[in-house]
Amino acid sequence: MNVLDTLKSRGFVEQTTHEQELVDLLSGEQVSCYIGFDPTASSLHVGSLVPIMSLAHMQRAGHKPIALVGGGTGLVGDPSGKTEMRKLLTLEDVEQNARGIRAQLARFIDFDKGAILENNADWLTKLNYIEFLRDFGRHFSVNRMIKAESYRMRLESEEGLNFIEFNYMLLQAYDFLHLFNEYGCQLQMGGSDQWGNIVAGVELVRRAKGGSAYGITFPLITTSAGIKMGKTHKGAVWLDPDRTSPYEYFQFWVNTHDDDVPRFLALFTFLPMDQINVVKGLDGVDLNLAKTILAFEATSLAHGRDQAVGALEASYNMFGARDIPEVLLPESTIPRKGRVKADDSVPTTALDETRLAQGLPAFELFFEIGLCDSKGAARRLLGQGGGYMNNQRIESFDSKISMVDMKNNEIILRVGKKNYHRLVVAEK
RNA sequence: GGUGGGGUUCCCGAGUGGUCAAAGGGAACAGACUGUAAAUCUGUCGGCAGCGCCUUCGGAGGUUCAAAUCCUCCCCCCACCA
Repeated sequence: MNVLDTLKSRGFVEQTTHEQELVDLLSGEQVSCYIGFDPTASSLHVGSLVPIMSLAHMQRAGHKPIALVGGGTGLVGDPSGKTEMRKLLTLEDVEQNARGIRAQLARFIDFDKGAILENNADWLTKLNYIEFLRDFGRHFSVNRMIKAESYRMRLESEEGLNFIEFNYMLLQAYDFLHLFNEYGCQLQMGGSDQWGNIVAGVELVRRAKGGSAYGITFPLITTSAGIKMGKTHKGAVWLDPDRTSPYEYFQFWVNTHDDDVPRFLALFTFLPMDQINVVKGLDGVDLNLAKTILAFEATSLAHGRDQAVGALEASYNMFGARDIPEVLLPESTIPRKGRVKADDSVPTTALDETRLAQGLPAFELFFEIGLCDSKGAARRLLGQGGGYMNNQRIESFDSKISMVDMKNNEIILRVGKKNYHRLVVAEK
């Protein structure tokens, strides 16, 4: 099976250039392909998972993935899909962020087996303006550029578009050309908002070098609720375990909308499609089991299997354990027995025994451990009956919580139905 | 550079001297219903151990008993013109 077919069947492909040629190319020998990643943070988040997974599929199919950190383009700012200009990064930021990004990508693609990480700051910052204009500027038609969706949006917006951003397309096209020259890279992939930029690169390679180059875009992954995927009330869901713990990461996936489960299994796990298709017929509690597998697989990929098992068992501990039938997505290595483990991967705070002995008003405690944003918010929450201790509703906002409430050396606090926090006594 | 229009609480967006912590919508959170789902209904949604106080309406000053609202200067954005 051709990788393109694999990607298509899993829902990765929105659009391609030169489809038939591309199929032929990918069916033949090893192809280098690249995707750009924004170094706007030291961690990637689940929003980048589609590109990451597609690179992983490429490598599994024997091709050569190149992850391009946009250190140079990050200095400029991509207007695509944004309604306002983004803040510019410094070179130091970018370099630091690139290190974090590489470490995360390494869980999905193998840099020891041919995958490559590049930073376009290495060549873009060396460009000479006049030479660049003369050699490459002439290949770009402004008439065409302003018709690109990505620019048109901004041209029509209140904010407008400034020249630095207008140049973005040329720089990204130049990246493609550079990678074509360096590695014979013939394929760029990216989000659908990158279509214009990708096509520009494809055309530049063709015009400047007479080479054959191709592009694939991914659909924008939204949840069935219609919002961009990967956001929670706490903000982005990060791949960095220090920002989003494996437990929280696991929980994020467990909370997938019903209608998204098969689609997300296809995109975010490597489980075979024939097994995933079975999930389409499930609903209710059975579907929740599939969500558990989705969460387990996704967490395994991002954080390793041990972490995934820990998150799974901690979740069982909080929400109740269930056995998962062997026939459901049999390829998954999820433990099928619903074991429970009192695991510290649930967010935990250690408090001094003396303080706990005196007893702390519930609303202060909820604020202190971060379950609420302010004491006022905690009062409101508790007043509305949204706070629980050891699974019992806390009736009054200033109920004292103290050592007496310890069960098995811990107190479990909860906000709403699923936001747990564990309290233990600090070790001396 | 000129002229005009703007910058409001997470976002959009009302508000042109007191009744404004600021309409409305969205997002978000909680409750009920559930399957750790969705939809729906209800409540909450600046900070404070709350019927009071404090901090918010681009920034700094000023007028006034009283300013998001008026005046001055500054910063930023947009449109048209050059």
